[in-house]
Amino acid sequence: MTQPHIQPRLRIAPSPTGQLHVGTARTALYNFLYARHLGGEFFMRIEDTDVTRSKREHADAFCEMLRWMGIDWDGDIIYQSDRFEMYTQAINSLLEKGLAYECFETPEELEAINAERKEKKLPPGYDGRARNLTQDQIQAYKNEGRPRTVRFITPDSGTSEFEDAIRGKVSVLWENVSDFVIERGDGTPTFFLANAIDDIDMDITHVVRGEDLIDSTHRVLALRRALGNAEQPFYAHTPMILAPDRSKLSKRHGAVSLESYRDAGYLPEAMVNYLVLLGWAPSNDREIVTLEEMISEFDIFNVNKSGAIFDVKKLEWMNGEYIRAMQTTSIVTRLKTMADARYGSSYDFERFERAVELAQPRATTFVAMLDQMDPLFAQDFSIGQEYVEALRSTDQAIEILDAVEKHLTDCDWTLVGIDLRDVVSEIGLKPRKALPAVYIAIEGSTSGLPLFDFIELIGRDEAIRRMRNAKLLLG
RNA sequence: GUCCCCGUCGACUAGCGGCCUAGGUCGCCACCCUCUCAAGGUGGAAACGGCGGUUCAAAUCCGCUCGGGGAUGCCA
Repeated sequence: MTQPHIQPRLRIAPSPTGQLHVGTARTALYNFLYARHLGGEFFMRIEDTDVTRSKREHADAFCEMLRWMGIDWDGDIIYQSDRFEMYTQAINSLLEKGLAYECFETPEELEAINAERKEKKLPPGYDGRARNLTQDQIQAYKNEGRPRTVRFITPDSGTSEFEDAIRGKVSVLWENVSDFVIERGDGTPTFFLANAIDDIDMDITHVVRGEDLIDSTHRVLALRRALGNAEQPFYAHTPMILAPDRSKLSKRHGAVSLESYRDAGYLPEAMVNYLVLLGWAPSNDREIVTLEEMISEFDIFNVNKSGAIFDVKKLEWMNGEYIRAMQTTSIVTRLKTMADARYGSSYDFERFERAVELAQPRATTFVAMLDQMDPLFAQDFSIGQEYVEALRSTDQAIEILDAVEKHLTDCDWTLVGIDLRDVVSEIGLKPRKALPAVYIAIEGSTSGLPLFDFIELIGRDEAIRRMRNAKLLLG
């Protein structure tokens, strides 16, 4: 348990093998919030012991994404790949003390052992057969050129138990936990070992991590004791973030990385707000909360036990809430970079500002906002096939387009002047019946920016040109 | 197979034995507003997995059961 005289020290310990998974992002957020809530410190440790899969660029991207979320950390970033020497020393000392032993099985042999145990309905895993290898046998294996792994000896009987802030007492019978690898055949340490050592070395007092790690906690705890550290940190295992089918959220379910949401135009504030709600709720039925409010209210003991499905629809709604709450000028600033990338640098900036104003009240994401502006700025305006069909099957389409074109030719070029409601009513149609066709002609689809404003923005010549083009499509 | 964890509306959750004929939010439906689609407004449908206990009283506690998820890796 925590020592009262030590400041709380928490950490996020990602494995940099890909983009930042939303689950990891939420774990990082919970760690950060709880650390700040307790007035403690929050550290960043990159768990890159698997040298074949870990990439520095992923670690860098991870840090960048946390900053994007508004999360900062204390001290320097720790890379486990810089600390192999320390781990190797620890492994050797465990070996010397007889708390670990050398193994030489091939992957095929291990699989066979596992299959056999499964067959016999025994707990899965390694059977510990190399525990009592003689020096001669060990030498013989080495002479054969077999790679060596080191396994930690787990107890054969008894119970492992720890207190979890979210789940209460968690226990397992040791007979179900087999001896596990702490050093791989290539000499690198595994997660269990590096994780245990670093948490000790960094004086981590509170460990907040995903529920998928709950079983490994017993092994890490045993390792800590073997390493001479009897006291347990405070543990909290957070529920998983699930796909719509309640399975573990993975790439096959679509966008799972924070990068993809950032690139899709989601605001970090909305993302953070949405993520914090997956497993925790602020008081008084509030949903929209600032980071500061989260920090002051967040309590790990109030985190839910059960997994939460990631619901993009709600995220979209929340993002829209944040967009609508923003100053239009700051949206312009943030959106300009994306617009530059999309439209080059020659588009009309005043028109762009005006378009942002029109798009803001109806937007869910920045990308959706730009999509609505496409027919305004994109070089290659055209009407999609499905809308061409829709246009063709509109009653009196020709009549509508003719009347609108005629009106646009000589009306005042103001919002009031452009107003098409009287125009369509003169040919006996209600706006909701007639205007979709005009939307298609002008904006290329039936959903988009308000029509009259849009027409005013593109100007008389372009508006008339689009009306004529649309009529050509009708043949 | 073995072990661990979980179980309130379709989704996220509130609920810590009486404030519950179960509240909020997203989504859905209807209506209003309206220049299509949105946004906004109003209203609505919608849940305590099941069975047994404990108790004057159970969504809340206990047991069983069913269902779901996770771990079983020289990934973390």
